[in-house]
Amino acid sequence: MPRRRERKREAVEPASIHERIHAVARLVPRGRVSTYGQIARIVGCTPRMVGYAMASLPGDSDVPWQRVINSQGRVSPRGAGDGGLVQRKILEREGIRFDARGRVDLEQVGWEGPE
DNA sequence: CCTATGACTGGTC
DNA sequence: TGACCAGCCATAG
Repeated sequence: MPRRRERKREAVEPASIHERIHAVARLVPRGRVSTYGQIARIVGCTPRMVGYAMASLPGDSDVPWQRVINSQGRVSPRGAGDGGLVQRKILEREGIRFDARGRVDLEQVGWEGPE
């Protein structure tokens, strides 16, 4: 099985890739964080897609977008505004610890997946 | 239909 | 540790 990821959409898939990404993001429990790459693997798309999907989320979404960070364990810098700071703040309130470098310990608070 | 635009990742130097 | 590069794909206008 050469292909590790099926890129082709199957006929019975949910409407959009965004929808699936959002669905997976909703699975991340409070007090834990996931990464774009992790979600991408679960959904079967590229990490970039996950980032774009999150970027298009409305502010009042029910998706815990704040629990999705990059592979370095850092809050990805946004193009505009201070969204990054807000995100970090929310996470800290959920119990996530950031070190002096602004990184979280993925080994400890990283989401293991839906099981 | 075509173009611009985005919250990434892994490898290399 | 940090900077740069190439791959990658859905959405909106």
